[in-house]
Amino acid sequence: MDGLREKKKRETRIALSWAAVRLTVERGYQNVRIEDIAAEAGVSLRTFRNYFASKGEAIAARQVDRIAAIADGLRSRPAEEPLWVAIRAALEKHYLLGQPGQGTAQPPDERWLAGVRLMGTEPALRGELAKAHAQVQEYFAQAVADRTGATGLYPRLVAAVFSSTIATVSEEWQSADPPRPLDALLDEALDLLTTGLPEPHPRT
Amino acid sequence: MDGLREKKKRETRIALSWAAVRLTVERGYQNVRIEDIAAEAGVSLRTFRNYFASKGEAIAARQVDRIAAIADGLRSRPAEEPLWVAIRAALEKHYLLGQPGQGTAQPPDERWLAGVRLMGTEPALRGELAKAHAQVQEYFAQAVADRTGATGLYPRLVAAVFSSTIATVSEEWQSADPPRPLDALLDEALDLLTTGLPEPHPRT
DNA sequence: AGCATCTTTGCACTTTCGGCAAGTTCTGCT
DNA sequence: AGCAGAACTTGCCGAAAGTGCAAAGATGCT
Repeated sequence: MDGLREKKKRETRIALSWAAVRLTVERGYQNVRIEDIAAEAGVSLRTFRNYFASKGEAIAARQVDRIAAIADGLRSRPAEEPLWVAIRAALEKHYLLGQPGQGTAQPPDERWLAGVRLMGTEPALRGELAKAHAQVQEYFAQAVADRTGATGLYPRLVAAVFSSTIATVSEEWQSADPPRPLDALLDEALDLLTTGLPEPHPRT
Repeated sequence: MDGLREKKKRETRIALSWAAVRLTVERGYQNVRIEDIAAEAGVSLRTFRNYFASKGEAIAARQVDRIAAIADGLRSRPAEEPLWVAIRAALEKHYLLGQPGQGTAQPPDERWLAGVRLMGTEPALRGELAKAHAQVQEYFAQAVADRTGATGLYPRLVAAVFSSTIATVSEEWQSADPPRPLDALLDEALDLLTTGLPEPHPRT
């Protein structure tokens, strides 16, 4: 038990964040004032500001929490498991929510899809997402450090590469023409990473 | 020749950006108003706004331009050269300015160092830098796409991984204790990347 | 020189941002 | 229970940021 206070805080944070996503999807990024978001979540404007520094941060928070969940997932994998196997497993559980391709019984989370789509739609949000990712990197890096016992460059690099991979895969997923399933893109990206990003088509 | 108009614009942009870095180093991020930056560069506040959306963007611009230069450098490498060799070469030329370890005769660029240090010092700027990096990624990805002929995920992934690597190396360079030379960190990072980020210390 | 085009600038206005203090809700302890 | 203190919310206020518009100033072209 985390206490009522903690619980309420978490709920408020999440409510604000979803409200931000919902309103932005409906009206577009520029046409939402943070005042509207606060109202939608039933708190004062000033309280919104106690939780988030900006509209963008509130929207990106959903994605940030997801990455944090992946980091936590990573910690809960068996210690003998090789790092990248564990990362893939954590991703499968917390990132590929209800995506086709595996036997997951999880229902697709429409709200999450809306959020991801938003990031690709509003150019202003791409930057915000990157900013937000930077904030969780440290958290993820710590999970990697604890698991591998490595210090210095390695955990940070893995965290940085990992989060930029997530971002890229999400983007590509939306813009790929013809469309490709998210899990296939993710697999491709991870395969590329773990084989050293080999150059394709070694020129003639 | 780009014409006087273009030239002046470039100069103004750079002047504003350096002014932002200088003042922020001197006074701290919170104690610099964009009005001050504009004054320092000799233009009106309104003109600052025509160039940058925020203080952070102005500061990060120096780093962005550097990454763009690396992308251009990549284009100018011989086409037969393998991608990662070309990337290393471009980095050596445009990133490791005057760093010890090679026979470069280039003088270290103090202003650049100040800028990089700033990014690590002011937490608020880490996010801004990430945002800025997101903006050049497309440009870098295009260079990779042109060189390799690849489309889809690969160029974007390389660009994303590359830019997050730069950021991580810069960070580690500042926080490493004991200090390590920038070029050594960069080499280590690139070696890790091109060998698939193998897990160190395969557990017991 | 003279006209078209782009850039800079000032001005008015809305929104964001952050500190402060009062009011309200939780927590821990007796 | 009941109470003291910590934590959270909120309104208010001033400073700063951000935006649209039109006049004034530069530049490019013929």
